[in-house]
Amino acid sequence: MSKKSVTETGWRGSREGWLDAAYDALIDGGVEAVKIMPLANRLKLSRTSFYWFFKDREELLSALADHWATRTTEPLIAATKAYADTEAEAMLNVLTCFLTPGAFDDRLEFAVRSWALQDDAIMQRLQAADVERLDTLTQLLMSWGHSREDADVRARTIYLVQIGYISMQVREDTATRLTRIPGYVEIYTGKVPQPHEMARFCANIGFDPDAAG
Amino acid sequence: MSKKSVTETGWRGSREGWLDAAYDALIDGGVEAVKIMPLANRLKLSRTSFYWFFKDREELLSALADHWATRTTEPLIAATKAYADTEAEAMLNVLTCFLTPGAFDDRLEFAVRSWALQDDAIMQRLQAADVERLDTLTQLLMSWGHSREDADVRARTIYLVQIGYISMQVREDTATRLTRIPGYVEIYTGKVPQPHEMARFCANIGFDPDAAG
DNA sequence: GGGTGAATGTACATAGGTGTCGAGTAACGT
DNA sequence: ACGTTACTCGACACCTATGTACATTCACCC
Repeated sequence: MSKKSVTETGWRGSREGWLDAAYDALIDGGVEAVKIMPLANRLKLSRTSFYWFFKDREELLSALADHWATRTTEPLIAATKAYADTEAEAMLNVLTCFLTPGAFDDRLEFAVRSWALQDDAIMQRLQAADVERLDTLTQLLMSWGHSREDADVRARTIYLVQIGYISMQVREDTATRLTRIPGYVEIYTGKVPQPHEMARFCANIGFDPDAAG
Repeated sequence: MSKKSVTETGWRGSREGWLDAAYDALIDGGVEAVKIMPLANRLKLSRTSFYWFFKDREELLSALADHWATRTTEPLIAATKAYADTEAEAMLNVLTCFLTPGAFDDRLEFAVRSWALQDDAIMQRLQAADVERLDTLTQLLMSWGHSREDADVRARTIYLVQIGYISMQVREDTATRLTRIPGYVEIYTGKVPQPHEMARFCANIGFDPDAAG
């Protein structure tokens, strides 16, 4: 998504092309913006060409929903399984996933949450994803010695803060957001991240604290 | 909203009636569900009657947006100003607002957040509301002795958890949710709520812990 | 019980969306 | 260069929505 299709053919349209355009429409206008006619205009293609690549609009939406899973739940699960020496570092791994553009796709996540309001099938998938993500976080915390109850409340806090953040649709710059990270880590885990842990975190998200103000 | 209009006339339709129906449609289908034709069907009224009460669909949507402010931001601000003996109690006042059906209207809040995706004017109002709400919470925490920075991170955590909760669109029963409250209060404020404070909290939200399992 | 205005309904004009069919055209392999 | 396949497009049929103009009817007050 949002990159050119790998197999360059001489044809103007492609499944990928329509999917890309649909993705763009979805993240900045919601499902209702994913309409074949407007997409065709944007692509400078006849709208009926669409039907060569997709059976109907439903199939396009379903492809978008699949894409959503790979761009949100999957990276998060991966982040909880990443190597860490300390609990603070483990938590920073999770935050890295949320903060790195290209890892957890937050705009897509929000668009899908809104979509769920009008579509029961999406709602089902969404709630399953919420359970799965919360479980993984709870497991992570328990593996660092938290009791089941404590891990549960903390996992919820971490996850809900992130979902809340996404729902606020704020686009803060990395530097601003970074200043709050140590505070969050402490609230989430009860442990303060060490300077060298923060340094690695900054490196991971591709941020140079010396370069910025 | 969602209650009969006070001034009962002999007429079938009314501004209130259309507004109620629009509200229902909004909270369970998003803005896109707020369409005059479907509302008319639901009300068993000719769709053109609508135009006697409202200039056009825009005016209806604008009325819904106004309603949103009074059903969300206003109760929250009020809750932060309620009397409290301790910080834990002050926090419970805020949580009461979020938990009491009829105080902070969370389904409406979510619908409006989704709406903002397709409408810049709504986005503006929403972000202004976010700032106002976060400010109030920060002030509350500072009045209980937290530093500006600490109050800021904590206010965000409280608010974001709530927005996240709303965005998850979970409908947990009160008992389940209640078990997590002391944990949240501790994470938010660093202080554990006393039994008598929890007792008052339960009373305020109209929950009898002895009656439930 | 009849007039008046508030509320409702019918008919029309317009706009934008979906999906199908069949004819046309560009790209590619041989 | 030529046929085949992959793709594109225009025309058609249909649906759902909005909003206007005008006729009608109902509720209420005297």
